[in-house]
Amino acid sequence: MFNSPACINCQFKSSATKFLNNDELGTLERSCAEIEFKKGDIIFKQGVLSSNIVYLKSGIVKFHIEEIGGEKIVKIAKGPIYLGIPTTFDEKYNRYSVTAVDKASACIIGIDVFRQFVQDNGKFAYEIIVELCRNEINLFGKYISRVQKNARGRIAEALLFFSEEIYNKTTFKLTLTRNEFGDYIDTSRESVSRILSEFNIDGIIKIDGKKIEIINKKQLELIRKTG
DNA sequence: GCATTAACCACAG
DNA sequence: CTGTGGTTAATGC
Repeated sequence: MFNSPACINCQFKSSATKFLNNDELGTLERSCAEIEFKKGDIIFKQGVLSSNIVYLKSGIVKFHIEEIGGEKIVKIAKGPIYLGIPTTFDEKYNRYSVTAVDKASACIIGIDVFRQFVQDNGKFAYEIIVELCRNEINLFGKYISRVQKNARGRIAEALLFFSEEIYNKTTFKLTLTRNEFGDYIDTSRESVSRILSEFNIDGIIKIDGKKIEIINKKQLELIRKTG
């Protein structure tokens, strides 16, 4: 399970890590462990002590929060991406969980080393800030769509997101259950089922179990906009 | 009022 | 875990 990674030769270097010099890469290498995750494995959990930054090299993950109203999926993302910056930098306990939705490979980095890079290496820090800014802007968009779009619009948006930003294909196998899909776009699993089969009947998408093919992208974009 | 939307419940593959 | 039907509550003409 554990590998000693060779950070210098890493194919998945983050835009920040590209600015580390060889000394710093050596430091990173000594503090870093690489771990493989299977679908469904928890990468880190809400409520437990956080002492590492996790860098997802490859794979797809969900960020989720357990609330009184149930489970909410706050974000779905694929590597390469940092997973734990907001919940590790200035928080004692994880404020959210991250779970692998598919096979994933991640490096666990000690917070002290990461913090040292941010303090000592301005270019590294700059890239981290850029990533955090992008995330915040994306969340603004998600928030708007959640409060002002109906369920059909949100499902259309999610399908386009999966196709364009996660799988980069028009046909993809969605590893989320219908229930998780509902948790993600803030609706019930029944509504997800119903709307997906409605899109299927209308010839906008083609469903074969977990496999989804986008047939009429234009129509889906229209529903995303007007829904 | 009437239509639309979506949640909740129940039941069946 | 999913899909579908019935029911109900809220919201907007």
